[in-house]
Amino acid sequence: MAKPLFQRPKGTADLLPDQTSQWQHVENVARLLFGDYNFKEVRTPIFENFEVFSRSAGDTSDVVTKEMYDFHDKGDRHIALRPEGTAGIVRAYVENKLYGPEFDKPYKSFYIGPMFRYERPQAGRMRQFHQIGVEAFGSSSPALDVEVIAMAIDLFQTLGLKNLRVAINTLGDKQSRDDYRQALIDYLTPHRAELSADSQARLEKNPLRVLDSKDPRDQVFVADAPSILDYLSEASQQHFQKVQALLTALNLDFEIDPTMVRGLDYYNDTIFEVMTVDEQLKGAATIAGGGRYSGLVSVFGGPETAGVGFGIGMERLVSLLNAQGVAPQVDNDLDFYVVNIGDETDVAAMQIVQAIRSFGFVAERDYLDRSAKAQFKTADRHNAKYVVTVGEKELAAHAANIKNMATGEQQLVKLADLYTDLPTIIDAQGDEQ
RNA sequence: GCGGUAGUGGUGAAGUGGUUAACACACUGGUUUGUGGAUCCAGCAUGCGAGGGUUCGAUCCCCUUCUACCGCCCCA
Repeated sequence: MAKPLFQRPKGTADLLPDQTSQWQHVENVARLLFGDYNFKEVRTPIFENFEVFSRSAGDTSDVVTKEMYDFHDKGDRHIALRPEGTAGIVRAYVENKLYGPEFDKPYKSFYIGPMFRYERPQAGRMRQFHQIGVEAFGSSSPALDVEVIAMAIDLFQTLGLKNLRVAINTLGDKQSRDDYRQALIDYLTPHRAELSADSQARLEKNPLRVLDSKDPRDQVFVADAPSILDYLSEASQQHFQKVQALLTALNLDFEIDPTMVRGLDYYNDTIFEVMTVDEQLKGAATIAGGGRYSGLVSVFGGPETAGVGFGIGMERLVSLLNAQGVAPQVDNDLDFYVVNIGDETDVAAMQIVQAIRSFGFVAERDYLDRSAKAQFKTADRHNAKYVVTVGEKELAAHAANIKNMATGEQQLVKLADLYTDLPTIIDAQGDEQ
């Protein structure tokens, strides 16, 4: 028995037809729906200059410090496979001067494609994974936050998902965040020694992350920690209020989670996540996450420009679709199967399948010189509606047998007629039933 | 990066330190010469993730390694 010479790289997957049909379904629905919201697709490179990601995500973020899939190319350029979609889109936005007056504001874009993070694969987590994401630039209106959130929910509902939880929070503007950060440090520092080792480190680098800790030792303190909501500037507070009012006006259910933090450092003001409450998938419960980022465009050298967006994890979304039993049924059925008997009929069989396909039917034939019985079995296994049989006899008569597999009825049809009138012929056969 | 569990044919799997590695599904062929189901018959792993070692002998014991799954961290 031959062993495979190669296996796929760790944390990658081969998507076979059963899966690709599901993925295509999700992608098609997303493209259609985002189109309704007037978002347009943008495709950026799968790899970028390392700094594109390190600058945007934040030097202390896990994504940059330990999950970057990076390397030096033959020109000694430091390259990284994109770990998320926003940075590349922002880079493209600036590089292509999409902030220019000739473009609509907000500039609304979406993307679909692979992302890469170098980490241990586990449930809902791959080294190469895929995201559907959207980004909108040039407006700080809360209405745009809400439109983006609503669009994500709309997509999930259109796909048939249920039992989703939408959590929102605000990180405030720069001033709010700095104030809160200090308050948090003041609050946690006296308890420093009692925190988990991880959180002690977080306290130094990024105290907000402590809020996100699942360690019971930390959660004791998180429960009574000061809330970001009490440190919001007037503007941030109003923004957040407006977001809530608009969500409510759209009848969208949401809850405020003041301890929610995002993994990338560039967020401010509104952030949100869409999670499943499904117990089985709790290791990968978050299927979408996003929010506002106001400083990013200028980090990339563009004008001060507001941005808002989200990313959806394809793998998680598809597995949730399957878990909830709402993944589309794959149709592998054939319309026609062409059975041919004897070497002489090979050419005719080829011409017949091609003719059938030209009418738009799904048609298959045998390529292995198998017996008529075996060919019929295959036709049956694929639920072929009709079987066209050509043997020596039919060939001599310039004809072929068309058998309706449901009724078992069979009729001899001139090839000339089959080539020109196949749909009429089978319609007529249907009428006779 | 750390921890846990596992790795037998196309699939699901049973199994033992010692002649031919169960069983089932799938697949292929046959069951009177060119027609689908069912039945019945036959075929289908010189090999038990890989590499070492122990042993007279290892799929079963030991070591290493790879991979998968799950958890931590973090996230989509």
